[in-house]
Amino acid sequence: MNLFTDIHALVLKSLAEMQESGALPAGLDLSNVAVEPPRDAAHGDMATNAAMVLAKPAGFKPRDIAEALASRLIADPRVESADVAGPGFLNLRLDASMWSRLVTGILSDGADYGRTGLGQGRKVNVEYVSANPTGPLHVGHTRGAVFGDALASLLAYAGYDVTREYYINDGGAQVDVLARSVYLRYLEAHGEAVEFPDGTYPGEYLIDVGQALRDKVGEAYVGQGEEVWLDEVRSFATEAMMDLIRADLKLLGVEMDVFYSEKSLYGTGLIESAIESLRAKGLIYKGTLEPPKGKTPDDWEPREQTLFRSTDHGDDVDRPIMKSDGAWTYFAPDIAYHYDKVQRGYDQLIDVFGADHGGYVKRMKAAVSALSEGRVPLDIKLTQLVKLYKNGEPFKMSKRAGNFVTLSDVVDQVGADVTRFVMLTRKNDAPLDFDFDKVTEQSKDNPVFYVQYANARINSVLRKAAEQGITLTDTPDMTDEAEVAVAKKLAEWPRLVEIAAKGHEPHRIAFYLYDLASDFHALWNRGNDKPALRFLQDDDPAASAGKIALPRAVGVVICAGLGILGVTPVEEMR
RNA sequence: GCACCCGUAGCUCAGCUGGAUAGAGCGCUGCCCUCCGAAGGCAGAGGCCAAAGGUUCGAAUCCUUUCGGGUGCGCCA
Repeated sequence: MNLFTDIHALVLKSLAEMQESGALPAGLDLSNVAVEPPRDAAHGDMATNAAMVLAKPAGFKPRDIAEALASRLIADPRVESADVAGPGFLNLRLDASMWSRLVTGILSDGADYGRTGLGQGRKVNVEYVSANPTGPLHVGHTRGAVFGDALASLLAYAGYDVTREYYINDGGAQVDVLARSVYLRYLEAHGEAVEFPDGTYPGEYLIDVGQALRDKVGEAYVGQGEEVWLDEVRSFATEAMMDLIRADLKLLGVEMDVFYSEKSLYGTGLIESAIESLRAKGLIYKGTLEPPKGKTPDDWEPREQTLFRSTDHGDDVDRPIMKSDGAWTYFAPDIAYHYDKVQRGYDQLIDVFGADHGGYVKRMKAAVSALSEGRVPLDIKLTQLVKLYKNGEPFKMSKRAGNFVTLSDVVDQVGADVTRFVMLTRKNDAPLDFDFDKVTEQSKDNPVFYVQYANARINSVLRKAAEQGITLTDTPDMTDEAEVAVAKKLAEWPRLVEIAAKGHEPHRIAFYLYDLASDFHALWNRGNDKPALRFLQDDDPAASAGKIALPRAVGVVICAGLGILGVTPVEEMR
């Protein structure tokens, strides 16, 4: 059930007929013909730009096309009127019966209303979080986790075959630092007094890991040099950190399909073959980079390095893949990792990074473009900073992790549902203010509450209906304009899903739900003045059943939308 | 210096991949709410879409330049 695609198809069919009859030239590109909700509801239910888009290529006046098209469209029983307006818009008003048919359709589609064939089963890999395994997740990671997870769900809902993936950076120097920090906690567990020099992780979350290491190996590493324990402690500590991170993700309700280890790339030839693939394309060479202008590092001196000619694929400068001592830079395994994703047959890649990785976007896109010869698009979404507030004051907390606020701090305070919804009420590239007090406030100002409240009201109606023994019907009784307004909002849902999925913009779902809830509450409030609009009609089960169909359909869409956001719909406000 | 993101009501932000008179919440103003489905409701004021050019039937949206804010920038991942 999708009214917009139905009418869009009707418009295209009519245009094709016009081409056959000679009313329009053949061979026109119809791909830009759109059927959209008009900005102002007074203009009608839907509008099409067909006449304006086609006027120029057809060599006709927009109004002439529009009028010819209009006369064909009104022949269809679904279209009540078609009026030419403005520069050549064609405003359509649908037959009144369409709205109740829509509601019936939504109730029969259920959770599938709004699913689209947009993705056509194409394989998409969404990589998100990918935090270094050196400690618990913090608020920044939380936003990335929520965003990536909602995006993945959105794409799945839109018909893509989605893989959720986490890249474990367990191959670099930071896991050595982790190992040394855990070693200190291990010594501490043996009763030694330890200090944490700069460059180690002093967070208390490593105390348990140090004790666990002591329980496992006893005194074996005490007084020993790094060469004895570093490898063992590193993998022990990394495992422990990944357990921590998995637990954090679980708190949020995030479940990954794949955890991909950077370390697993080393010693398997994967990095080498990825680089070879680039070399075969003539994109690897030895050279010396110019110092960045305006901000030359103090210790700058020209060095010859192995470089990737990323400028051939849109980057600003070529990038080093090998250090002067012959070791890979961090970029090399990343290239190999994305090479592997391409090899695994994904049609599309998406990376969700924190905003501090902005400088990394172009080179990564260049690498994927080169590796896949332009076949596989890589979209990189950057999530901006989260600013925490409490009582309107900027807020920092350091409960267990040193000097940052952790994911579990946030979820403990406000819950996973609120965390998720609030973090999705902003575009990913806009900074987000997160106020612990406001997000849990039960008022209209709070979108989370407002949407949940709408669903709770719907469920309350359904509970009462059940108590009264009302037999539900899928044929709605809608007469008032407030009811039709809600139905029209519901009609937009499949279209909105497509727009959000195409743009990789899950925040649109959150805003839509707020709008829908708002229309629903407005209808509810009208029941105060006009008792005839109440969903439950006293002593008239049949009338009630007809009125309840619409709110049930609203409930279907709210639950579907919240499902995409990963938020549990509540059935009762407490 | 360069690159990327951002600049929309007093504040916080939407704006459907170029459409009609630019929207919402907060705040402000006014009215309603003693009993009914009010953890409120209705209405109003408030805008040179940072600025200037350009592209075209049409621009907050695309391009160029300028101003202002954020982030990043060779052997750190």
